Amino acid sequence: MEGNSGGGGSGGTSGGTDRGGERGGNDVELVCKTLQVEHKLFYFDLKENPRGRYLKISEKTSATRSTIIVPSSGISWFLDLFNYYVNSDDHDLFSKELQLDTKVFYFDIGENRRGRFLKVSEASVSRNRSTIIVPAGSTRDEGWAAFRNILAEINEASRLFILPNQQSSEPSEHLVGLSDDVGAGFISGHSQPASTSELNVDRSVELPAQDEIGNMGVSKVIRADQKRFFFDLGSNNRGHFLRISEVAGSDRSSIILPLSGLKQFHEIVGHFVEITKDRIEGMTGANVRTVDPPQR
DNA sequence: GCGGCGT
Repeated sequence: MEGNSGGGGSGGTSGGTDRGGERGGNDVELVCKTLQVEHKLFYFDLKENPRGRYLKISEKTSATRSTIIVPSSGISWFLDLFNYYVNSDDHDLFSKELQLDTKVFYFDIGENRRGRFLKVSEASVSRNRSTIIVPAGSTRDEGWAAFRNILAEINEASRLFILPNQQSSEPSEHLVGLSDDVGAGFISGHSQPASTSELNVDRSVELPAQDEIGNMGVSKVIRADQKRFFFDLGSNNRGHFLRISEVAGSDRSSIILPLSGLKQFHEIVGHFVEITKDRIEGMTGANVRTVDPPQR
């Protein structure tokens, strides 16, 4: 039906002994999966080394092999993007860009007589762009859906692997550079209706544990001129964040700030407060009040 | 039994 997935074992499914100076030869394989879509074979290898964790996705055809490397912080973004392409109506699909660390991943839809496909290419400085192409499949985008399912499994597994590593008897060579900076975001490739711009930061459907607003913390609201700004703490499967919503009339837009960025955000705001001091004196926070968080 | 990408 929709492609086989297997090979979760430890036996070197994809080549096994990489002798020679292969990059990542010493990296630990945490998860290893394969997916067949039409006549292509995709390898998913979640690997870890002292610098952190990454997902290697290879596309193998009879004569071709190409690989992209996704930093671990990007796996859930990939999952979200594949959900987007699976769930959206056929011709509402936009190109997307995903910036992660120093890399940019481009997602583009294409179509030819073989059918529709999603081209995912990785661009990084001083390396050739590499691309994989995922067939949509004939019915219900089952190729993309199968790909999405693998990503979901790996995303889940990646989370579970953190604890086993730490309980292990090995004296922690663990996750030194694993900075799961959530500071990545989608950028619409093509222009998109402004009203749906919030879609870029919202997750797609059916991800687990969408406990949007925890009962953690207190919401606050600021009135400034005709606008109101809401500050809400929330969390999702990627961690905790501060949502700042601007409401003016019936328009609302939000930014989602991962808590990892909050301190710098605060410093920068403080900077601007400092340099505009003389202009905002006397406008103290008289109209700032605390409100209860939305109940759910 | 595919074949897209890009130079």
